Amino acid sequence: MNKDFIYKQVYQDLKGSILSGQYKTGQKLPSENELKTIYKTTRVTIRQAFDELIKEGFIYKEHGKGTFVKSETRSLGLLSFKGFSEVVGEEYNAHSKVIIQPQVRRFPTPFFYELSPTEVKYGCVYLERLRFADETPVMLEQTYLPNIEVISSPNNLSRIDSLTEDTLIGGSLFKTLHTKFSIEVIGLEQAIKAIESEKYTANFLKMKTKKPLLYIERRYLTSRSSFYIYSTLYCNTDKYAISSSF
Amino acid sequence: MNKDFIYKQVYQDLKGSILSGQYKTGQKLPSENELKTIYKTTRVTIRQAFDELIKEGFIYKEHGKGTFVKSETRSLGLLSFKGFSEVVGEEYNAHSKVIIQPQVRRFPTPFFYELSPTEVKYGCVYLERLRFADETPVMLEQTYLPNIEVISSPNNLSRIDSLTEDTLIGGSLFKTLHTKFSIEVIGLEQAIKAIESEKYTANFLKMKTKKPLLYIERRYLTSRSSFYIYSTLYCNTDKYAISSSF
DNA sequence: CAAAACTACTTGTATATACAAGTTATCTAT
DNA sequence: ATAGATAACTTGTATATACAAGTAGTTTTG
Repeated sequence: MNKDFIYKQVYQDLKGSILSGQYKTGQKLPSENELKTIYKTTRVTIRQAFDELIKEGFIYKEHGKGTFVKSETRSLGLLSFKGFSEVVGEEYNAHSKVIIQPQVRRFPTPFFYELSPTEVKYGCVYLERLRFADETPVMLEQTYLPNIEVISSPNNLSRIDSLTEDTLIGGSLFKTLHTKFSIEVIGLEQAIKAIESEKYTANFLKMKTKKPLLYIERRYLTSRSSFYIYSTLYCNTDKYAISSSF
Repeated sequence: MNKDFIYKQVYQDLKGSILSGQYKTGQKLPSENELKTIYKTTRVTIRQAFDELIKEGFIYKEHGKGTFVKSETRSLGLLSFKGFSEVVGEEYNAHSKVIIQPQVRRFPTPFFYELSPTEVKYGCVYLERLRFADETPVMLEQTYLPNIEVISSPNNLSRIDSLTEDTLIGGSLFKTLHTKFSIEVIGLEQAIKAIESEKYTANFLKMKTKKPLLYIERRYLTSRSSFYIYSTLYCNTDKYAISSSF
């Protein structure tokens, strides 16, 4: 699939070998010079493949020593951009409840992220979901999807607000975006703070007001450049901490 | 300071110009060809500088269009496993103060991570550091290094507790571990919570007690398998949020 | 007038090469 | 035997160059 470029080929080969266990944790990979000979290319190209793998946390380098496989714990907990059910559902009995069904709104001002004029102009589809782990409410997520034009089917323009008409596929927003609009979430930026719970959040998360709450502002990056999804998250971390690893 | 390499120089110049507002959000940077002429270097070197700035979220590229300044987020990328000074020091005037010099202790019980019998037996070297960004105390870090045997120089066994004898190289624990024991930190696992500040933590972080505090439990992975470094972090996120991206 | 072609500019991928700097093991002189 | 030099390996930085591919504006063509 990604065979167009040499560095992508090298990248995929190495990634495959790591994931299939051919190269094990801590093991040294072939040196840049060896790989350059194998692939009949140059060190620059091999380094390009290495850079990708480093960025994704598969390998690391040590100057003068070599390049090594990182530990296989690449699961990223809730700090990753994977959907909630995808990450948490593997371990706990996780489910969500839609508090506010998708509805068209204007973006609040001020917004926690700088918006483009287009985003402001078209407004957003807003929805609010409460997340549970083992029957305990752990997270309140408020999501803003810019109401831009998307191609839902060939020669058929529509807007994100067609989301409001049906429920989320399998309870998953990401899956719905993929199926309906073939939009993929490819990354995220986030800022994390500790704040005090207020009436609204405390009520949903079954906690007292003025108690510590993990607050996260997110911007999801998608395959459709310049289409971002925004979320604010309120997490009750009393029982369930948020985890990640690199 | 980082003048040894051309790409570092370009990197610092551009970063400075962005932070000082000379290049504003969304603005187009000079093209790679223009910069290559200005700095009397090659595109490859300019691209290396750009890559760093992309990784740190200062700029982004659009194929065929150019390179642009991202919106400023003003937050600390502390969720990565890079050392504090390494991540924060590039952007802010960051420094640390050692509150408790490295000293040999037993591991507290219960400990936030399950320890191996060996780790418990040998105890740990404990140290406590307060981290500043622009003169504001933002983070209190308590670190536990298992006091295992390490090879400091050929045929010379010693323990981590030889750390207690001298100060940290360049104020950096990671650099000291690298130089003295050739131990590299290659990753981390962490759990994040929101808690209330107590007297001790509130005092150092110049905040009131019972106020929200970001609390992080960490286990750093090193190139020496089965040697982990443990840390607990208390972050005042009032002024500086913690950020990350994938 | 509108579509197509062209042009100039941008970043993306690639080759070929060189030397610097860190690591490791071996060899050598004391 | 031990310390120091050396050699062979690794990744890091750098030069010089070429063509591909995406973007945007201008010119040509129908």
